[in-house]
Amino acid sequence: MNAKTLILAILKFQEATGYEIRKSCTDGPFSYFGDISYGSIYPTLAKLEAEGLVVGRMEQDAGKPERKVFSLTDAGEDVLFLALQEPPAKDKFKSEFLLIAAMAENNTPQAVARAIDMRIDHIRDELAMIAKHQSDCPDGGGDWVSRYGMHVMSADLEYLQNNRESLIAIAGAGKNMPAAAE
Amino acid sequence: MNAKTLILAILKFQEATGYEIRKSCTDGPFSYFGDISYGSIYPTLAKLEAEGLVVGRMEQDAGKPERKVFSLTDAGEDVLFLALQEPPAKDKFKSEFLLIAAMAENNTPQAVARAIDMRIDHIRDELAMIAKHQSDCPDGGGDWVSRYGMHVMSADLEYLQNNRESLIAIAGAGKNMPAAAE
DNA sequence: TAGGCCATGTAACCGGTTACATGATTAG
DNA sequence: CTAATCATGTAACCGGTTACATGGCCTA
Repeated sequence: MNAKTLILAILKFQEATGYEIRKSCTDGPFSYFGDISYGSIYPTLAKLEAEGLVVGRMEQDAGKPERKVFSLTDAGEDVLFLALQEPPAKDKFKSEFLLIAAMAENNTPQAVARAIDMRIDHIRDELAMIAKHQSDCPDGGGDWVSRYGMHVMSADLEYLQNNRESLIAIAGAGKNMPAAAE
Repeated sequence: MNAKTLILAILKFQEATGYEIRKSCTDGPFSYFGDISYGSIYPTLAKLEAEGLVVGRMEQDAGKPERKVFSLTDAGEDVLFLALQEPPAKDKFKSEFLLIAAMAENNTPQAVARAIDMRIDHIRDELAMIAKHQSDCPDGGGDWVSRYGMHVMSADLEYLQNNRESLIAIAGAGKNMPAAAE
C-alpha cells in the first residue's frame, strides 16, 4: 500500500491533519493497511494537494498550533475508487516472534518467555483497540472488518495462552547454547 | 527483520545457495519472517562471508550451473543466537484486502468478490504449504509454529467463508459509485 | 522452440525512515 | 519543572527492489 492511496483512504473516512494521519496509521485502526511516518506524509500531502486530489484548510484555535486540515476532493475520490478496484497485493505478515518461536531450542527460556508475553500483550491491546473503534462503524465494511479482526485475533490469543508453557519448555533444549545473558 | 539475521537463521536450518535462500523466503516457510530478493541476498551473503559468519563452498554438478553453497560458521551461530535474544519487533500485518473490505460500500461487488476470493485462495495455499512442511519438523519450535499457523489460519478461513456473501452485499451500497469497470 | 527453472550477480533507483529543527500548551 | 501531546516540515540516508546481463538445462 503506497502512501498516496493510504492517505486518500484515511481522508475518505474523515478529514485530518498530517499529524492525525500519522497517528491513525501508527496506533489507530488504519495501522492494518500500511505504515507511514512524517517524512512521507507531509511531502505526499503536498503532492496530493498540487494534483488537486486533496484540499488543505488552515485552522487556528487560540493557544494551539496552527493546523492544516486536509479533505478529499471529488477528483481524489475518483482516484481512490479506481485504486480500490485493482486486485489487492498479497497480505503481508512478518513476525520476528515467529522466528524466535521456530528457533526456541536455540534460545534461553527467559528470552522466549518475554517474546511470547510481548505478543500476548500486543494482541490484547489490538483487541481492545478494535473494540474501542467498533462503535465508530456499527455496520458496513468497517463493522465487517472489526468482526473479522476480533475473530482471528481471539483464535490467535487462545493458542498463545494455551501453548505458552510448551514453547518455553522447548527453549534451552539445543546444544551450543550461549550463557544466559541478563 | 533485517536481511543479515534472516539469512543467518535460514542457514542455521540448512545450508543453501543464494537462489535457494530467496525461494524459501519468498514462497517457502521462511516467508513469515521477512522478505528479501536477489538484490539484497547476494551482497549480504558476500558481506557475511567477509565477516566470517558464513562460509561458501563451490559445487559443480555436470550439466548444472556452478553453485555456491553457504553454511553457518560458529561465529555466525553466536551472532544469530545473540540477535534472537533481543526483544522482537512488533509483528507486522499489512493488508490491502482489509482496506478494500473496510471500504466495500465504495466499491463494485465484482472487485470485492475478487478480493475476498483471492484472499481465500491465498490462505488455502498457505495452509497447504504449512501442512507440507510440517513433516520436516515433527517437534520443537518448528512444530509449535506450524500448529500455531494452522490454528490461526483455520479461524481466518472460516470467517472468510462464512461471511463472504455479507461482504459482497455491502459493496455498491455507497453513493457516487463509479461506473463498473471491466 | 518457447518458457520455466536453476544460478549468480550488479547498478540504478526509490519509497520511506530517522533525526532534526521549532515552538506552544497542558498534565503530572 | 519535566514530559507528553499537538503540530509542521526538511534533509540525509539507507535498505531493499527492479530490472538487467548471462547462460545452460529441461519440459511441454
